[in-house]
Amino acid sequence: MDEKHEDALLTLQHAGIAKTPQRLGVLNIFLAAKTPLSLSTIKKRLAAKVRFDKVTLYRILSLFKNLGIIREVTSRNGVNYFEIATKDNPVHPHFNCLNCGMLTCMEPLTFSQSRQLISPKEDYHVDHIEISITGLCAGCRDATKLQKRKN
Amino acid sequence: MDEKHEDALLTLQHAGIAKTPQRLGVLNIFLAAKTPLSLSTIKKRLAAKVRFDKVTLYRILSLFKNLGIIREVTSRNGVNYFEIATKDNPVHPHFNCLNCGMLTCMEPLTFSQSRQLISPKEDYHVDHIEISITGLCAGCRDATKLQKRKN
DNA sequence: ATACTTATTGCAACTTGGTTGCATTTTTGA
DNA sequence: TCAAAAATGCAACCAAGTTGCAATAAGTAT
Repeated sequence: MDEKHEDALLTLQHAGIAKTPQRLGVLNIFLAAKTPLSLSTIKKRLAAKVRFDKVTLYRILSLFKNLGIIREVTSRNGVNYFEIATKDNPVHPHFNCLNCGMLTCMEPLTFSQSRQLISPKEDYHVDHIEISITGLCAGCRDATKLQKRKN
Repeated sequence: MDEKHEDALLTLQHAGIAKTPQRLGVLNIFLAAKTPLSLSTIKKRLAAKVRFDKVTLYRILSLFKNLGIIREVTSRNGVNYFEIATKDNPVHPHFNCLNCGMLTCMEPLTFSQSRQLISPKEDYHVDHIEISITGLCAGCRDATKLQKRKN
């Protein structure tokens, strides 16, 4: 009946993890979303459907991220966003509104094209373009044991 | 004597804002920094020199940002970083280590060049490249009164 | 279906990051 | 030097995120 629910079930099965209502709920929200979602948004949408605790949500998101089911999207204002990471949703840039905070997805593009593509056609007022590159620095890559350090 | 202290004084004078020890302290930390700084790092370095409250730090950073003295640097892990925004420090990409969290500055580059430039030469293990574009979406740009909304 | 093992969730408590209102202190400029 | 304006400090608060552990639900073999 609900083909998206089917998708969610298959995803969990393929990942080899337990099919709990909470995980299915989170997955269905991602499958239905058209933009990356913040934690609070997921929380709100989930609350209507399944009983859950915020700790569970953090753990599910962390798990999905490690399994490559979802990917994290960098944003301003220190809020983390996530989006589904399927083949038909490859990595792409996002537009981040500084006022309402909304993230919208943009077509994959090269940086040299970006200014032309976004500014007039997409009807955004572009304030700032930034390239963010993540990975491991030399020190952390060489360390045999990767110890978490936050600053 | 201390030429950086002179720079800091001139910056505040040029911006037309009061020259307080807290602001000078923050500014001097930025002038001496080689990488973008997180709030907790600034807090630590500042604590040794000037009496200050965390609220003051937030207000100073917000003020400096609005005046264009510093700029915000997007990072993973929901931590905000800042760097000095002088003419000889133009906007540039950053490398964000997923393990230790450190942000390091990279030379300005076009996206088409990026993979060649960073991966072998700079000795980083690149995991993810993301373009982050910020500004105002159509709705927020057209709204006469910009009301803050967070989600 | 049942019982058992393992995985997952919920709860409580806590840390950190960030904000607001207001009284106190410091700068500024006459 | 002194009043007005600006900036800081304090207290209290809210939201985000984490940890340990007990309770519960899912998977699995019988």
